[in-house]
Amino acid sequence: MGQDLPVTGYALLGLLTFGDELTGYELKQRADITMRFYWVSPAMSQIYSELARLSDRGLVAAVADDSGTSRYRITDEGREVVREWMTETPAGFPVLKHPVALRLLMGHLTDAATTRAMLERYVEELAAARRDLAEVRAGLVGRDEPGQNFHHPSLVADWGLAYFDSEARIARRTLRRMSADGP
Amino acid sequence: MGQDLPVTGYALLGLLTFGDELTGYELKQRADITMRFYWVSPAMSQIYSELARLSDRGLVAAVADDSGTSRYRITDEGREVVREWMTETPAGFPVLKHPVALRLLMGHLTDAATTRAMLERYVEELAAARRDLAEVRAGLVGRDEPGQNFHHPSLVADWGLAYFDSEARIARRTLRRMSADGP
DNA sequence: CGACCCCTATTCCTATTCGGAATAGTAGTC
DNA sequence: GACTACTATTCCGAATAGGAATAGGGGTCG
Repeated sequence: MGQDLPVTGYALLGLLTFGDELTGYELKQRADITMRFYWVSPAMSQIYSELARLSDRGLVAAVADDSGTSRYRITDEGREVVREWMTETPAGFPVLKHPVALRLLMGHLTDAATTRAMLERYVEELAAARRDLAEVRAGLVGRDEPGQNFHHPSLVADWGLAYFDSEARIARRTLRRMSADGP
Repeated sequence: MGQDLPVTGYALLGLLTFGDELTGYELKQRADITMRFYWVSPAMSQIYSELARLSDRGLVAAVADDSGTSRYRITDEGREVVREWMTETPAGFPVLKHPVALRLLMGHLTDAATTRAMLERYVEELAAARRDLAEVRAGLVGRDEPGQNFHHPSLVADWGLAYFDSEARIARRTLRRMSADGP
């Protein structure tokens, strides 16, 4: 069994497997744009402390440019460690923190109008998130066929789009049920 | 604006608003059984440190029984703080850590059979989680009509069931797409 | 009745995560 | 040259995670 990393370490390695050499700042941006739909984007401090650990273990290599900026690339060992993690350990079940569902649970503490307003707002937020992800998905076109670099990211993006559609349907159904309930 | 609590504090208060007086251990059990489908169940240590904070702020009251065990009940102020949190602050968007999607993203690092096996396992795990939640849902029947105590929990449980169904569909679709792609 | 096992109850421990803010430098625009 | 925004990294304290450790009690079995 390879060495243990927090999952976020594997996630950052994963982002680097697409070939780019990135600064910590760019990694954070990349995570904010693409990964945040299915894995919480790590905090800035975590990115840098994780890069330090990955570098210490030889899983990434830092390359300094002329101005002293460090860019990171994954090493062959890093790639192997991710591959091993994927083949030797179970993925595990998704972990969700759903504040809308949490507040819906406690709906008995407020009037129904407050809860309906929250659901309506959530539907809007879902639409906005879906637009963002659709834009990311559109950026993959042309390199998303099987065997191409972005094939798997396109499967993940399609998953996210379908998830947003499903959530919107469920939220609207819940709104309808609440409206049928009376005031 | 009321005082600030971590969301888990509100979540624990929320569990207590259903009327029971619970020990920390029972709260953890309750969270493990009912809340874990839409909010990660807090760690044991976190339950107790959170209860201490809620107690310090007068949001819960500890009642010791004969054997020295402490049970907690929400206070009127605690109920008011939750109500205010729900009406005065936005819910926010769900936060997801989806290890299956994360590994799917990195599918280019392993053979397709590994990724398909992970998706198949996830479908099984979804079915098991759905069975668990269906059981919780069944336990609400009889007290889940509008105006009744478990109405909102039943809406949340229905949401979770629909979410699991949707995830299973998406996972199966992804499996089909991968099979159509070749070996 | 004692041994054993499991459950209940709470504290303890370390590592990770969070959420940027703070700090510093650079590039582009006006 | 001033200003703004971006890039790059470190810093900080709090929250979360994940139980394990510790201790006590109840139920079952021989």
